[in-house]
Amino acid sequence: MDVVSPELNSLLPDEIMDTEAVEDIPQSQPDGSAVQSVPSDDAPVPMETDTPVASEHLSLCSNAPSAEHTKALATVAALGIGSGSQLPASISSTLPSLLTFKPATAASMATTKTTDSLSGTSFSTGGLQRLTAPFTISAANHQIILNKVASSQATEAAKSAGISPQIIKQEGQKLLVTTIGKSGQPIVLQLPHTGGKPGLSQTFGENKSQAQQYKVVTIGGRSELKPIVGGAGNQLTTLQAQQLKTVQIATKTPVSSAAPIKFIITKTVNSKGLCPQTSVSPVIAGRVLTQAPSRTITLSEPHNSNLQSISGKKIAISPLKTPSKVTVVSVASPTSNASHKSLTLPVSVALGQQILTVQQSASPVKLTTSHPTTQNIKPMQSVTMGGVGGSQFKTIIPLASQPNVQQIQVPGSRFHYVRLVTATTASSSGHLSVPSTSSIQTAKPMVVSTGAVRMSVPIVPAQTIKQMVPKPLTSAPMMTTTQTQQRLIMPATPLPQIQPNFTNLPPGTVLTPAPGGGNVGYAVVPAQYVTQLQQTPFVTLASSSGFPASTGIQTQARLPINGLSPAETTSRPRKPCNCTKSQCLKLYCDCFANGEFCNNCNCNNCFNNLEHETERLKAIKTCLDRNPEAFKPKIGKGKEGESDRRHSKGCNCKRSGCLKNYCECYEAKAAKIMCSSICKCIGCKNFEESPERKTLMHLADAAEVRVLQQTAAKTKLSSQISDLLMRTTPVISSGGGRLPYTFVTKEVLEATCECLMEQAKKAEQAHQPQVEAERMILEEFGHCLMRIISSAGKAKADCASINC
DNA sequence: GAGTTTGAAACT
DNA sequence: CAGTTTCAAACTC
Repeated sequence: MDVVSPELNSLLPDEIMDTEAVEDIPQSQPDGSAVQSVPSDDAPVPMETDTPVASEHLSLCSNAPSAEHTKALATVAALGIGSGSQLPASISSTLPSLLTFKPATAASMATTKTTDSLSGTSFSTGGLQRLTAPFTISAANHQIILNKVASSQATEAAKSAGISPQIIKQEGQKLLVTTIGKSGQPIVLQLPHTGGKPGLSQTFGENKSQAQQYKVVTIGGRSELKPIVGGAGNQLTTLQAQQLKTVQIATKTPVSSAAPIKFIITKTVNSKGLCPQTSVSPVIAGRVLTQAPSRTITLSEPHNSNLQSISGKKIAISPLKTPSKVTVVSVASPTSNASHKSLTLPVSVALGQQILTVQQSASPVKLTTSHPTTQNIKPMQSVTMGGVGGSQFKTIIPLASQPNVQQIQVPGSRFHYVRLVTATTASSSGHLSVPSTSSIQTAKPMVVSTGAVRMSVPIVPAQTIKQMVPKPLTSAPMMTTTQTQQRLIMPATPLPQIQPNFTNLPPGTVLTPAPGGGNVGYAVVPAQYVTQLQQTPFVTLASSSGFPASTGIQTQARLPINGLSPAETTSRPRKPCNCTKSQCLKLYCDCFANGEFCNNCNCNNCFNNLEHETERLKAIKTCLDRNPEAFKPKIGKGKEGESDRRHSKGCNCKRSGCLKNYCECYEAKAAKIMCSSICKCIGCKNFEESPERKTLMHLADAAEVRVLQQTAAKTKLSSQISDLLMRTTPVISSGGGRLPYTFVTKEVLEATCECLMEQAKKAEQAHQPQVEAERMILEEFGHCLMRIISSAGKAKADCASINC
């Protein structure tokens, strides 16, 4: 994985080509539906031709993950989708931080139009205009080169929409699209416009004058995908949730320096290539669509007049074992806004079957989403949003077989944001060619964020998730298009009861009518919960009676997904809580603190569920009132010269020496970061030069090494045993004779031991020295072996003669 | 598994 | 903001 410095990026043309990431990617197979297990040339698998096992080795060889396969796999994971010849338009999106729920977002739900050419892509920009931006897809190198948006067309489209045209600045956005996967699976990146006409929507957002710069990280396609959506041949693919992993690193969190400075030797760890002076992070955003080779990629690039400026920044990518090469290019932005000093840089990188999303996030980044209803666009998207400060390991959960959920990832947030999208009912291409004007009217956006708000923009498919259908509000929270029948969970108008919480809405993110919500019309639902709803067929959503299934929902929420559900397992195997007195509505409860419903927990009198959404909301509000940062990640980036990660508040340990899990800094979930100057701990030993810490780390490393070695040994042993069995069994069954070692039966062993013991006795009786005794025993052992081998050979010969 | 220790969260 | 209490996780036996 390479990191391209901002300096280099500044030299790159607008059409950035990432050749490195794709140089070793084979051409896509025409039939991408099947798993292309291409044996790697550089990794030949030895074949044993003398045994029938050979064929099996062949099979194994064919199944061995090649680099390309791995990349494709990872790509799929990253996209949460799959593509193939019959999977024309999978969608996954990593809409990082650009996806800011600005007021403009309210009008940014775009209908994306696709064509059937590799160039001339139709843009639906922020629902305000549809731009046709020329871009080319290089099938040879698996790259998509995006040209600047045709401003004239954009203007026209905007005018036709009755909206003031907004032209994307040339320098404001740079897009790099690279496929890791096969060339036949181009990627479409959608650059949402976070800007918008101020008067068109509510003004929740800020930083309107900021420009954004988009960088797109290579995302490949994969052929090993299961179709999910049958409409118009579009098929989503299931992703192996367990293999998804998103990592956010180098998050910068404002840290108070008011605490007394402790003279703790803390070694600065800044190996992530972050430029200290760089206070503005590039934002990578994009909706990635994988499509069939011959299909046109539709780029929906929401127009953003408020693009946040992003200065060049190196993207630090976790050095995970990555079989695939991924190049991350950061683009320096000439239009960077100096005032905007935060940086969010989420990158989804495909690593084998893992998705590594590297995010650098700092300050809140507005997010605008557009909602493409293109035929070729899969309704399921994984969205990564850069945003609120704080680093957090996040996982993009593939919503297996659920095409109508878009996942949004918000850097800095530990919560999953899920957008529910309508299952495309009218999936024919003709219907999907919705004029921009129409798209603006129909695909109405939702403004869900204010300031540092991180909020998903859930669109609920009417037919699929009845429970999620919001109660109609006066200001038309429900938007129905003739094509998709989208319904918005979030009302366009603020909900007095909960709207203030949006800015720090912790737990979950999908607002859904609360069954027991009383006057609170919406419930904050953990994204994984929604995912669970989606994934559980037994949740009958066909009912049109509103929310009869509240009990059912809760039942589902109680299902043992903790560590069992693929998505859940992938994202975060959380331990069940054991709360007894807090009702799981205080931050004592890890589930609550992490914005999750209790699920399969051992808690008593739990209110952290949908049935008690009113209380839950109230508790959330209380927590936020007490501490607006309550639900934000605690691990953020330290100040310059300090460690990349540190606890936002610092610990207060007194007796543990900060070397036990009591310490939030040291605690495992805090990745064992060191204490920093803001900690108030006493007797801290959790600093770089601490011998105790080193010892612990060494022990931990040693333990890890031992585990790895044991695992490897076991694997090897198992392999050898199975190999022996494979070798032996056929021989025996064939009657051709038994290999010598097969004659070492228990009886033979006992006899051998007796012989050795006898020899030892002889030596002892003869008063031979120990050395001589050992020699005699070994000699006898050699004789025993010879006899065994001889017997085996004789038996084999006899058997062979009999067979003859 | 029960009891103890610990430190964050909550409370005053 | 500081001191105290509550709480649940971490830890020990």
